[in-house]
Amino acid sequence: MGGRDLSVGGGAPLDLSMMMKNCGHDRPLDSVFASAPSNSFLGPGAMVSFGAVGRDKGSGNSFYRSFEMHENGNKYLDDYFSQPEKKRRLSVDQVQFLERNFEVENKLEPERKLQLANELGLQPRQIAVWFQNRRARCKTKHLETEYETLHSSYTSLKMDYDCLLKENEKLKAEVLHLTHDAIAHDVEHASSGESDAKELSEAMPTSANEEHKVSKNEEQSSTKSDVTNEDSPRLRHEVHHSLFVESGESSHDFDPSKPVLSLHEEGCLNEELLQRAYVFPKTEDAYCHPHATSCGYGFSVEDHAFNFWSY
DNA sequence: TTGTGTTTTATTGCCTCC
DNA sequence: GGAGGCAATAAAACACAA
Repeated sequence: MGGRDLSVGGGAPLDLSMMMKNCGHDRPLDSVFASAPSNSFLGPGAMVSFGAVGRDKGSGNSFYRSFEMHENGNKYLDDYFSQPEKKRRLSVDQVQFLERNFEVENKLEPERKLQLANELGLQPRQIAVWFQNRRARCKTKHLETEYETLHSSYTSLKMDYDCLLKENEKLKAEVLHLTHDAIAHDVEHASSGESDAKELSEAMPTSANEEHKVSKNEEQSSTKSDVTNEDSPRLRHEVHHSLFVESGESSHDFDPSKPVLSLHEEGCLNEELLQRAYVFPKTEDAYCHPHATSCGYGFSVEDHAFNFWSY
């Protein structure tokens, strides 16, 4: 034991069970202890420590003083004090009393400590230790509750997250399916004749400075040109782009740097036409979305519905 | 009865505050 | 430097299943 430990000892350890048998008591000195203090808290289980008085020198304990006054010289007392330290639990009453005090204030002023020690017939050090351990238990309990709260919160968020994940996958699949349908539909139309391509070509601007002109055209007949409806290659490209490029996801079967392959490879539309298609300006008529951006076509980057997460 | 896990009491060492 | 708090730990007491 260290510097604080001023336990009484030095003698040869005694066999308590032997003492019990000799004394006729379950606990050799309990009967003596129980009658010693003047308070009602010292039950048979009251713990008496013979060490750990280093911090409470001179703080005195009525029980001990009383005990020493009346029983000093007793053989059993000498034997009991010379045995190695033995832990004994506090009685239920003592613990309840301490609990009530702990609820009032979980810290212990020296005066209060002495008062409690006197009332319970314990050493002030024992009171201090009890409060210290009680604070530790309290802290552990608090941490456990905090953990449970955080854990349930996490579980709830995780469930929401999983639901959104599924929803996201579902929507992605749906968009992909619709995009493929649209491409197929476009191929069909493109192969039906050059007249359509011509018409398309006329409807499309060749550069950004033609925006105004096109916008005008669109104002006049926004429904006439099929490049302004949802079947347009450009729209499909942008949808695809917004799906696979803006999300940071690699496009496995679609290269955004190239035009729509099926149209291009089949030669149904000339390259110029396709190139023009990519500089085709957005118009509100065509895409009608308050969040339309230069690259989003209604699918704002901030729009979580289309801002696909990469996991 | 015994082995094992949990709770309670107590100690030790370090740290902070006055 | 002493007092007191705290974390880590030891060890006794206790609970309980096999």
